[in-house]
Amino acid sequence: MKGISIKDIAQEAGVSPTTVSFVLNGKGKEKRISEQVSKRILKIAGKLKYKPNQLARGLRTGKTKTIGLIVEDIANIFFANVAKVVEDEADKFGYKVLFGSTEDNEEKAKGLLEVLRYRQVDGYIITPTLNLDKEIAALQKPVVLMDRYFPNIADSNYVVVDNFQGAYTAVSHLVEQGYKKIGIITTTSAQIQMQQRLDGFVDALQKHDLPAGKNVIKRLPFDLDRAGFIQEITQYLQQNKDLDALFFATNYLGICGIESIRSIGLHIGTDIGMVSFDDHDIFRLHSPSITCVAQPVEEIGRRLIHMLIAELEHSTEASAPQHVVLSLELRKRESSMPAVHHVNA
Amino acid sequence: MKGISIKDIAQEAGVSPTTVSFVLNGKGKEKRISEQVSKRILKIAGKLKYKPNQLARGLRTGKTKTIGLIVEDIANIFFANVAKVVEDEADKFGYKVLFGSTEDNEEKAKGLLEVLRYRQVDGYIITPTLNLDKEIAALQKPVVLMDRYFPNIADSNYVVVDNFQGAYTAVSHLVEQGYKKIGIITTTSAQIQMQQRLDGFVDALQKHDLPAGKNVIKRLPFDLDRAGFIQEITQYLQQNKDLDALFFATNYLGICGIESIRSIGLHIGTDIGMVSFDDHDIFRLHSPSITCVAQPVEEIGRRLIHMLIAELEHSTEASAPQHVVLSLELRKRESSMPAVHHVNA
DNA sequence: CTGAAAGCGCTTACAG
DNA sequence: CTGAAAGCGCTTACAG
Repeated sequence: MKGISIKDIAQEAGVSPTTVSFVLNGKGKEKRISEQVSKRILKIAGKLKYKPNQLARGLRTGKTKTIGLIVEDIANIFFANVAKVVEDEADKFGYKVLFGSTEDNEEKAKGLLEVLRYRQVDGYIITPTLNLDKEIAALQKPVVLMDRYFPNIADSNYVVVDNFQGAYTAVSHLVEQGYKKIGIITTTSAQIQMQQRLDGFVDALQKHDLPAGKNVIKRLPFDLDRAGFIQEITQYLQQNKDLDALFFATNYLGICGIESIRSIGLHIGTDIGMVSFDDHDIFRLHSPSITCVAQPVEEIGRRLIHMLIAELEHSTEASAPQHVVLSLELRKRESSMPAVHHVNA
Repeated sequence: MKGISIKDIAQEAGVSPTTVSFVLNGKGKEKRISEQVSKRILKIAGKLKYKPNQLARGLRTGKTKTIGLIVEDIANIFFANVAKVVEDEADKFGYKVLFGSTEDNEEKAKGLLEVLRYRQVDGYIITPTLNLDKEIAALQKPVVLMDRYFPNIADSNYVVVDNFQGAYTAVSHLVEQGYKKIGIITTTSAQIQMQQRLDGFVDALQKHDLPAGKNVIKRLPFDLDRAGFIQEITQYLQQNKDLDALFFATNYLGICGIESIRSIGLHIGTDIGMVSFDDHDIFRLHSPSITCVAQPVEEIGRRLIHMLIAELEHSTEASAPQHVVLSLELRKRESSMPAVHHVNA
């Protein structure tokens, strides 16, 4: 059960634990340990398969080489993909990832933060919920926000996408395809990323002199379940038969939207155009395939970890807050092609 | 930066760190600390927002309250869902989860195991790769395997599904629906779960006196990429035009299969029946929807964590190895209905 | 009823 | 060139 420690090596090598520690931490040269002793220690450590106890090291140095990753929902494909990249990249720098899902629930998020804090993680990557700003500010360790941020807090690091541009691009695309009465399905969430998507939608309509009034905007409570979303969207569609296209503010809404549209017998693309924010396997494979503005998942993950590591490795002077805003990519598919009649597989 | 410690509380309360530790660990009564002192300590701890340093505690007690979760791929929806449940359930017992993806690569898996080991995790939930048995046996801590196990190693705990039954059910369903020439698309993986799915397939055909020869079995290298799978499946279909139904041994293969079938202009369900192992959002939403045998994801996650916690909490005597084999549920959808012509949305 | 002391396994300033 | 010692923040056997 008990692992082998630095003492065991010291004993076998006939030197002190200090010397062993120096050699094993690559400070042999610097501390001018003789070649001979160094080699002997390394050999014994290898033979004994010595693995330093990270707990002891962490207690002493204050560094655990662990980062806390807080996402909205690890079972959501977007967050799962980001988590994968974060894990991979963190590994390259010798960091491990402790994760948790908030379900966008403030209390869950606060609990998570507390647990990670007293586990002494070195830094955090956080998808914040509403009203989490104070808790995050109190963290005393490097933090990088993702997916959303607090617009009124100047000094936070974040990696987000250009939600406004994404929505604007999506809606402009629908306009160019000839759709004229475009609605948005979004949530009541007051969070910045949702607000920006709505702004992008409205702005695109106005730029193209299309109606952007109240009745083309449908906000759903974000805590509905799948059936609830489908029901609400279906109802909205039935009450607004003049709509000829819809922009869905999240892929989750888009997926529910597919079911809603289908349930009332409309054909996507021909009867009603559709673009969703955020890609999903379903959108690519669906017949007809669904146009979307896709988030650069790989790059988001990479940027997050690199930004955090940079903070971690030279956190001596507080560097200026880093902001990365990535563009989304329009992926044109059949759901926004009114002219093309789709052949079913 | 420095957190507040037991010493700070001791000082403010005018008692020793020992007393503080006793009280904070709920051993006040047992150690017969006076009510008065206990209350004072608790009040001060609350005021100072004391959080025990888990590193120090772990170093002393040997317990980190952390479990290592090794999956094949956290970005795969099945594993992401299991991870979510594991995280949630672990949390209820005060455990946090450190995770990693193997990509089914032996070397990556070994690296992961090593890292988790020297981070002193209390126990492991592992989706093993091939040849990982020795490393796992050497772990010295409770382990529960998932998704697959080592048939030649008797004393391991695991939670798996009944792969044979699942495949058997899927194929029998196709037979009952009237399909007569059924093929399987699987991988060359030698792992137990894939072997059992193939066995279930063959057995079902034989029971129904249908041909189960070589040419209804297509094994693909499991390290192909998406395009490679699609190409291989397409080719196989073109060379075996007499097939009237396919059983896909994983949802990933099934998804590629949809694209392959579509690419050669066949209609799923009517031209060629289809059932996949393991559900996926795409299968539910696809037109036509895809029949599958679904894994009980929630229950898998719950069982895993409960089995591990049970080992953890009374690991004094080595209890008998626990084996849980869960059944899969046949979800009948349009892809296995030859008679019903599907109306496209 | 309470406390001094040892020890978990490291790292590092200090001394020689 | 090398080592003794302190200390990170806890827990717990032991003593009184």
